[in-house]
Amino acid sequence: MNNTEQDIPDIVINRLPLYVRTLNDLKSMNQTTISSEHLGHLLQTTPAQIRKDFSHFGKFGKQGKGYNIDYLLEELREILNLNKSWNSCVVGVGKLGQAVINYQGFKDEGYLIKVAFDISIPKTKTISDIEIRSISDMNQYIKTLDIKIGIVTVPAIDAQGVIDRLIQSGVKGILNYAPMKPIIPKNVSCMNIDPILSLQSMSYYLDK
Amino acid sequence: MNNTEQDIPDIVINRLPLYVRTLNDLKSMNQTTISSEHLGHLLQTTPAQIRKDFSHFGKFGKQGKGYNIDYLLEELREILNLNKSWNSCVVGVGKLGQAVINYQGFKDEGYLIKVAFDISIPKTKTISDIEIRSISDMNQYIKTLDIKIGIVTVPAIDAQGVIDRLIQSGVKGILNYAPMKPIIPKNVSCMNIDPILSLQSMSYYLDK
DNA sequence: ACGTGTGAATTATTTCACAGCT
DNA sequence: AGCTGTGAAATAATTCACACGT
Repeated sequence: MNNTEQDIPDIVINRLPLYVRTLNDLKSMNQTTISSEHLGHLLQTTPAQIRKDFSHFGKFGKQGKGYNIDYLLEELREILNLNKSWNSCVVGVGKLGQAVINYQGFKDEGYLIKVAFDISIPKTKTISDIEIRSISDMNQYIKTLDIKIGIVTVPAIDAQGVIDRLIQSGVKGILNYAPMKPIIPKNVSCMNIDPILSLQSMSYYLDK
Repeated sequence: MNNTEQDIPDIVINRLPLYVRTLNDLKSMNQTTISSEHLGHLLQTTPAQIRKDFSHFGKFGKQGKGYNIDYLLEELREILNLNKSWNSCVVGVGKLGQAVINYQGFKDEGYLIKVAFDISIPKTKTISDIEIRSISDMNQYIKTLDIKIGIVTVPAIDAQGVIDRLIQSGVKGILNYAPMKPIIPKNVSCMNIDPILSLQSMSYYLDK
């Protein structure tokens, strides 16, 4: 309807990265153009939903032609702020934190892990070239390194305290792997990764 | 409204595990009773939503009193099939797969990892007492061990093939860590764990 | 007096269907 | 002829508000 910043529903925002991923796949297969019909087929959704989602931001398609993949990708990446990179930190360097630090996927997508924190500094002070610092130095490092995202991989019991501290230090987004639902101020964004909740929802359907 | 099995919205099912978790917390703090008002406050949702959610399954509360925590917990656990344990397997024993196998939280909640599969059997044939087998023996092990859930931790490019194979072997639920959206038959349940999509949605809000 | 359970009202989201551009 | 963008219609989810049981 119009491309000025309004309040776009979260549910729409959450679908955009899926479009980006699929368009990237198509691009890497040298496809240059796609219709909402075909994209909907690939994503198991309806063409109408895709067109309606895009319509919140502008007019990206050409009637009779569909969407130019390069152009649409660029627009969506711009909307989602994917063209800049985001400095991040990991808090909690247990097994999960180490797996997160070792995972290259974050860097590939522009989420740069600049430092990790733990209560106790382990013997090896570095994992995959990321230095491990004491949580007590968190505030200082977050400010100096201009860190905007905190990835939380501490036990549930410690998570709220860590998150409060991250936010107080200036972090604007939390990716929370702890199995709990944190309390977060409105100006900070939080996403929870909680495989146990997913499995428990899944169990409902397993016995039918 | 009534407690016979109807089609309950997914969105309602997905909230139930959160109620279970919070009720467990309250129970461990020796609280015996709670109102929808208080529970809503803890979960940052409305009392009306909680009552409406429960009303899909029956009448669990007492007017003027609220809910008995033990009773409500038992009812919710029964609805979600959390009182049985579920045999599971992990496919893909890279760093992520190893972290999943090492994580004790699945076992604690009744999701028992019975075996892991990989294309290449590593030198150490066991992780946290879980044996690693060849993917080519998957069908046999899944049937013999009565495995109902497959946890997929292979690269995205291999995931659809692995998932097809799991389903063909009789698995009824997929917990997919690969960054892709698999195609799944209607009688199988699938949940995706995709931190990159979460971060990309989050990026939209970071720059406002 | 308190707090559930639930129809009714409201708000959000999806789908329809078609005018209009290429 | 094909396919977008979008109001209107349909469907889904949330919230209101209150009768009723303890």
